[in-house]
Amino acid sequence: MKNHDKNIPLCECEELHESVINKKREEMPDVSTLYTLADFFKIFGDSTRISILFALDGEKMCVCDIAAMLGMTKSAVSHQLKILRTSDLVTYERSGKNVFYSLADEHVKDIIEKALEHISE
Amino acid sequence: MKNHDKNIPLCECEELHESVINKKREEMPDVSTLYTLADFFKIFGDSTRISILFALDGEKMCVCDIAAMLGMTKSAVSHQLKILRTSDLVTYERSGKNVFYSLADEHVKDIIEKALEHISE
DNA sequence: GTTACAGTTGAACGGTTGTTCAACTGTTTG
DNA sequence: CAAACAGTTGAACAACCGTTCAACTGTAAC
Repeated sequence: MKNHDKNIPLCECEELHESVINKKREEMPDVSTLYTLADFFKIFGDSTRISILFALDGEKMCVCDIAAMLGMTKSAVSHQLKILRTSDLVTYERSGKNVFYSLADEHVKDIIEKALEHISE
Repeated sequence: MKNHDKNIPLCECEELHESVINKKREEMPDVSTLYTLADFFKIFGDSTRISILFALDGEKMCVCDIAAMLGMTKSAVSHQLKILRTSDLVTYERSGKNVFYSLADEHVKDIIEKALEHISE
């Protein structure tokens, strides 16, 4: 939680603004939704995790292959995979000594596609 | 930039994995795109900024109204607005003593909509 | 059992980031 | 001009986060 509901003085604009605030207050998603939303985007806000998601697009990969491909240690990759696992963005299955990860949700690709559209303008 | 291209030993799996790595290497977006993408998502990864974007959806608002609505100081809001401005997600126009902010891009709503769909499952 | 490799985990370190505070600019009003 | 309010800005602080390191588990092969 953040510092909402402190002693913030209302601004002394005309009454018009007051009504805009009240209208918006009703339309806004509730606070917990906003936090969930921010937490969701936070996961994509790291180049390592984005890279992993691209790597897993349409292809199962084991940890050491992902690490080799990104030029990172297995440990660093594993830490990030844990975050992606906890967020239900990837699933895994063990096969011998290897653990193969894959995308859990095709939904995720849509979001990244939209963002790619946006930044290439 | 992160710690790519260090001395990460290739894993000693069968040749199969090696070819997967090479295939993926070609399909992946280039590194700078991945960073731009991550930076873009980073902006949405904060509940204050997400709240501001919702507040500005379909409505111009001045800084002190946004602050009052969120229960935050004008300074904190202004700092976040600067980030949104720099990322071209919002525009502003001065009107007397007030500065009214509005969404710069309808594209952004699509992305948030997609994310909302995802988290409500 | 032991060796070797894949993967995980927790602590620690350094860098990043959001809010606060105080000082500032810009505009309107008297 | 001065006073009042809207907004901005930079430094400072605390909290957060990603990588590293070392120690660990799990599986396969000898």
